[in-house]
Order: sequence, then C-alpha cells, then structure tokens
Amino acid sequence: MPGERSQAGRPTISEVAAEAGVGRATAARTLGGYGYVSPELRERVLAAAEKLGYRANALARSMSTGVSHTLGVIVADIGNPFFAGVMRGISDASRARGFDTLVLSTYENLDDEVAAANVLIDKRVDGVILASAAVGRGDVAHIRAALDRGIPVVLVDRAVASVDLDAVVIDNRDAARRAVETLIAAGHRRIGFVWGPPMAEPPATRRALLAAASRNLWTDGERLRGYLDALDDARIPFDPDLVMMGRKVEEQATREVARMLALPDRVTALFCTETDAVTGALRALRTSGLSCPRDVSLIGFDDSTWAAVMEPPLTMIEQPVHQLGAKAAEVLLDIVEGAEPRREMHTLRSRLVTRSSVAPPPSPPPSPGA
Amino acid sequence: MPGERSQAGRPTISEVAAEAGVGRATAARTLGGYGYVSPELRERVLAAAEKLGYRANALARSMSTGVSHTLGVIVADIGNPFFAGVMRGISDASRARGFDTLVLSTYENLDDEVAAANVLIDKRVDGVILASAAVGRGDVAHIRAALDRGIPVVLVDRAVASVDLDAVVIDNRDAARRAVETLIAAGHRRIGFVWGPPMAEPPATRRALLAAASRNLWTDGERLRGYLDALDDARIPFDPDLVMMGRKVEEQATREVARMLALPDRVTALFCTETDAVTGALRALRTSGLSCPRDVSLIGFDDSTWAAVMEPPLTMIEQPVHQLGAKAAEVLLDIVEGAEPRREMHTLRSRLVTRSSVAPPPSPPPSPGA
DNA sequence: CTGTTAGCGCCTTCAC
DNA sequence: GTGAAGGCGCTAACAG
Repeated sequence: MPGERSQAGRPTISEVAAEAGVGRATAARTLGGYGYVSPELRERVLAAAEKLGYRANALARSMSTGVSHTLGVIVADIGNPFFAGVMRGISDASRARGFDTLVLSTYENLDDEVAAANVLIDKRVDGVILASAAVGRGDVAHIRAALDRGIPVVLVDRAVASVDLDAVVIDNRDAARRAVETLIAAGHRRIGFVWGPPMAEPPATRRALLAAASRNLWTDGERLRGYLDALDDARIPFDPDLVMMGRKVEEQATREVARMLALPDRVTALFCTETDAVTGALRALRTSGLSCPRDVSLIGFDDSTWAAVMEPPLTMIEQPVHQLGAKAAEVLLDIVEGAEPRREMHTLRSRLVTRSSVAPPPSPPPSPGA
Repeated sequence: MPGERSQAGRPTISEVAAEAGVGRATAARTLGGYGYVSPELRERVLAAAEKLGYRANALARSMSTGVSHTLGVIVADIGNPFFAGVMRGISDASRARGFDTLVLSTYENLDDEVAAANVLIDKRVDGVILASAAVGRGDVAHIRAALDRGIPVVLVDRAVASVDLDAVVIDNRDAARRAVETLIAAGHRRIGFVWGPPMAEPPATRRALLAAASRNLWTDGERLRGYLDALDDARIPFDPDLVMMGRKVEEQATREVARMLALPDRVTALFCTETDAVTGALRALRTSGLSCPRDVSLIGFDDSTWAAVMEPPLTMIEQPVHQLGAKAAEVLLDIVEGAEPRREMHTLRSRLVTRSSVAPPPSPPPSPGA
C-alpha cells in the first residue's frame, strides 16, 4: 500500500503526490504556490490534498527557505496594559503581512532580556521588536548577537544609546514638557515629579539627577528632561525635594506624594509619569484630605477610560499605543523584506487630553518675585 | 578549508564537530545534552562551540524530534487588560517549563479563530490554549482538527459546550450571584444587569433571554444565570427592562443605564459584568445627576487599581487572572508531557472586594409586600 | 563510548 | 512542464 501515514493524521507532501499520481516536486510546486504546473495536474494535486486534509509543515518549510514568518517581541511585561496595547498593534500589523509573533517578558531584568534574545535567535525568528531595559554601552551584546546573525532588530518605546537602530518611540520629552507647561500656565510653581529614575537619596543637584536618569529607563529620563525644560523656561528653580525617590511601586508613590504634600512649602501640582503613579498620588491626596483640583492639580501619563470617569475627570497624556506597535512592526517588516534600515528615530506624537484636574493653585504663589 | 560557513555567522553542529575534531554525533550529543560522551571530548566540543559562538537551530531540532517547545494561545484580544493578564500567567508558567508562546487575537470572530488554529497547527505548536468564541455544535471543527493532529487543547476563561476538554475558568455564575446577593442584602430589588448577551429587542421572557445567552459568549451566560439565581432566591420577579440590550460597547452601556435610570420605577442598583460596563454606567450616573452609592449602588466585574481610587471606591469582583493563565498552561503542559487529559472543568474562585459603592436604596423599597 | 548512516518535510537546482 | 536527487541542521538507531 502506498502512502504510509506518517503520524497522527498528518499527511506529507509525498503522500499527496502519491495520491495524485504525480511526482513530489509537482505536488510541492502547486501546494507551495511557486513554479509552473499544468492546470490539469494542479487540479489533481489540489484534490488529493483536500482529500487527505493536507497542511504544509511550516517548520519544514522554514528549514528550507530560511524564513519563519515569525517575529519575536521582547517587552518588559506583557501583562502591563501599555505593552498589551503595543502588542496588539504589533500583532495586527504583522498578521496583516503574514507574520506571527512570539512574545517574551523580561520584567525589566537584563539577564532575562538576554535570554529572551537567545530564544528568539534559536527559534530563527525573522526579526525582533525590542522594548529594552538596556541603556549603556555594555548592555547591547545580545542586540549585536541578533544583528550579527542577520536578524534585524527594531526598538520600540525605548531608544538605546550606543546602538544605531531604527526606534519607534513617542515624544516623551515634549509630552512631559507640555504637561508641565500646562500646570505652570495655570499658575503653579511647586510641581512634583512622581515616578522618576529610582534613587536611594535625594539628588544633590540637577546634574546628579540627570546622571541617575541616564543610568535608568530611557523613557523616565526623557520625561524628566521635559519636566526640567518646562521649569527652566519658566525660570522656576529646580527643587530636589519635589522628585519622587525609591522603588517604582504604587505604595512608594503614595508615600512620596504624601511627603511632598507635607512640605512646609508644599506642592500644588503633580506630574505623574505612569498609571500607577497617578493612582498612588490620588491615594495620597485622599488621605491628606486634600482635593483635586481645588488644592492640587494633576496631570498623568497613559490615559484610560477610567481617567474619564474619575471625580474629577483627569487631564491625561494619551499615548498612541496601538500605532506605536504597528509602526514598529512595519518598520521591521520592511527591513525583513529587504529594505535598507534607516537607522532613525521614528517619533510619534502623544496628545494631552484636557479634562478637569488642573486649576489654579489655592493661594497666590508664595513670593511673587522681587 | 573545512568548515565552510553556512551563512551570516551561524555555525552548524558539523562545523563545531570539525573544529573540535570529533564526529558530528559526538558534537550533537554533548550539545544536545543526551547520550554519553567522555568528559575529555565533551570539553573539546564545548570549547569549539564557545569559540564559534554556536547556538542550536531550534527549528531543525523540532523537525527531528517533533516537538517545538512552543505553545499556541488564541484569545479574543491581546490588547484587553483581562487577556493580557491571563497571557502573563500563561507566559510565566510555560516559560518556567521551557516553553514559549505564540499568541493570536481573534477579536471574537470565529473565522479568525479558525484561521488562528490553522496557523498554530501548521507551525506545529505542542499544544493550544484557547479562549473560544465558539459555543454551538458546529463551531468546533477547528478544535477537532487540532486534536486529530495530536495537538492537545485546553480551554481558558470560556468553556465550550459540545467538546469534552479540560477547561480552566472562574466561578462566573457564583461570582455574579454573590454580587447580586450583596446588592439584595443591602435592600435593593430593582437591580440592573449591564452588559449581557447582545439582543436587538427586550427578551419577552426569561426563557428567551437564556436562549439568547446560550447562543453567545459563555461567560456572559453564566453571569446572567448567577444574576437570575440571586433574584430567584430572593423571590424578586425578573424584569426584562432591567437588562442591557444592544452592542457591547461603552456608549451603549451608558445609554442603557440611562434608560434604566429613567424608568418610572427606576433601578437602584447596577450589576456590571465587565470593565467598560462599569465606566459606561458611571458616565450615565453622572449625567443623570445621580450619585453612587447614595442614589444607586454598583458592583462590577474585573477589579483594577483605578477602582480603588474612585469616588466612591468601588466594590468589585476580582478575577484571578494570572492564575487563570498559569493553571491553563500547567494543565496543558501536563498533557503535552504525557499525562492523560482529565477532561474536566477547573474552576477558580474569584473574590468580591468590598469597598464603598454599595448602600441601601434611597427610599424604602416600592411596595413592601402584602 | 564514538562515528556512520539514515531520515524529519520541504524547497530547489537540474536534467529529461 | 515534470520528476529525480540533494540539502537545510538536527536527532536517532546502528554498528564499531
């Protein structure tokens, strides 16, 4: 009997060929959709494939062709709504072009990021989208490794100094600046910066702060710079007491905001760089018995439907999450399909959604100048 | 010159063998971690591999062994925080056992679900975790297809009638019942059900409603049953006017809740089965000028950090999202690794997080009986 | 213990 | 146009 079944009802191309009474190559050509084959034989092959329930083995195909039609994605945390949104953009855009995605979370751990890169290299993905926790010179060996093996890499959400790659990011610095400018325009001069680069103790100087920032997450540093930009433009001196310190967890944000609220010359506005910073700040406000926006104004990053139904509705920065992912996938796929990498920063614009959490400070600013 | 480089600096096992001066099989054995090989040669091979920067080609390995160490996941929407959380559980649990995950979104579209199943079959994943939109008898061909090809399938979040598989779900019916009981215990009898099975017009009878439910998403039906259970126990007659109709989008929830609020005998409590139903309801409350919990009480599904900082803090049902995913992955991996499928429903318990959005109804219930 | 040999399922020259 | 034969990189029997 010809056509010995391989296993578990998975017919191979040879079996289809046998069933159709043609050579393997002919079957392969019609089923693979390449090369010429007469309409007649093509029909026979198709019928046989149909009958046997043939499905091409993508693994075998990848082995021969060298392309897997799979993209690798490395993010901090797939469970984080921000990355989930980005992931959706990536997924939609790549699916539209016939690619699937393998996702790995690193939880901001560089070792895990390296391991993830290796997994993707081993599984022969055609390209990698990376939201990296790496920043410095020494931290890019894994990126180099992928590149050296001919796997293109595109950065998303976070640029990485010291490696010259396409990166798709949002205008963090500008967004932060605009938000803080909005606060300043409302009359605020004591503006807290919640959730920056983690530090053990208050930075002695601006310089020290910036240095800490560049040793940590790229986005945090950018947002901090935007905050500083706005302060500088308004000639408001930088006060180290107004930046959050310690670990980036909601409880810590609550504690730090409480501290800023208890300052003799307390904060009258808060700029929060992440969702959990916002909720942490809100908690602190509540326990302090202070109300927003009457006593303190607030603007935060990462708009959500919740922010719109809060009391008061919150003024927030909306990031184009889906687009961020989609654009990254497109840039990457262009390269995968042969385009020359442009090696540039693709910056997407965020949007300040104005609602009702910003108002003038309660009393006229401390000392109105000279 | 021996050891002709394959391409882009990707040494093969043969090149490593040549470099080490041993046979291919010996190199394969040490690098693949199977079979015996003398410490001496092993060292030589390892050194050569190190030197060449060898990394095994997982694709080739999969072709030989038939296992890909990859799990497929099919969900409605990877961008949805609920599924993102589930995904994180899946990812963590499978990573811990050496498996990676390929995720596909269906957006509740059955055709996409079928296509996704085919992709996963073609890519030879070792198992599939599926949150299916399928319900009826005819909708399970794609599940059968995977099973027939020897790929185990585990259902997550949503059970599917007419197919006998392991399923990991939460206690939807019980959770809903407890929530509604809580409302009833506070004195409510006019309780709105927000976000049920989509219907074009009000169901004439309970029976019609239940029928609609069983034609739609499993979770929705279960939550509806829980609602009805609680009503029945309290001998509160079912009122079709108190269930939401139309498409499941936030705006529609807002409209429907507004309608229930405008009823002559208006609703005094709301039970919302999803996050967007909660925010939609909150919007309606605001525009109606009604306040929670003074005028209407509210309990919703899917707790989030936002719910805790709302005014008032919301009483919500917390689903064990991470555990849901992790458990599904574990059940699946057990099967992948040879265990016999138990083909049972694994039900995880949710938790009612009591905060401050439930209070007695504003005025004594309409007509206190006889 | 080690090396030789034969596949896994597909694609891809290359003669026919 | 079509079929035979070789190869992708690895595992797995099998002799030695």
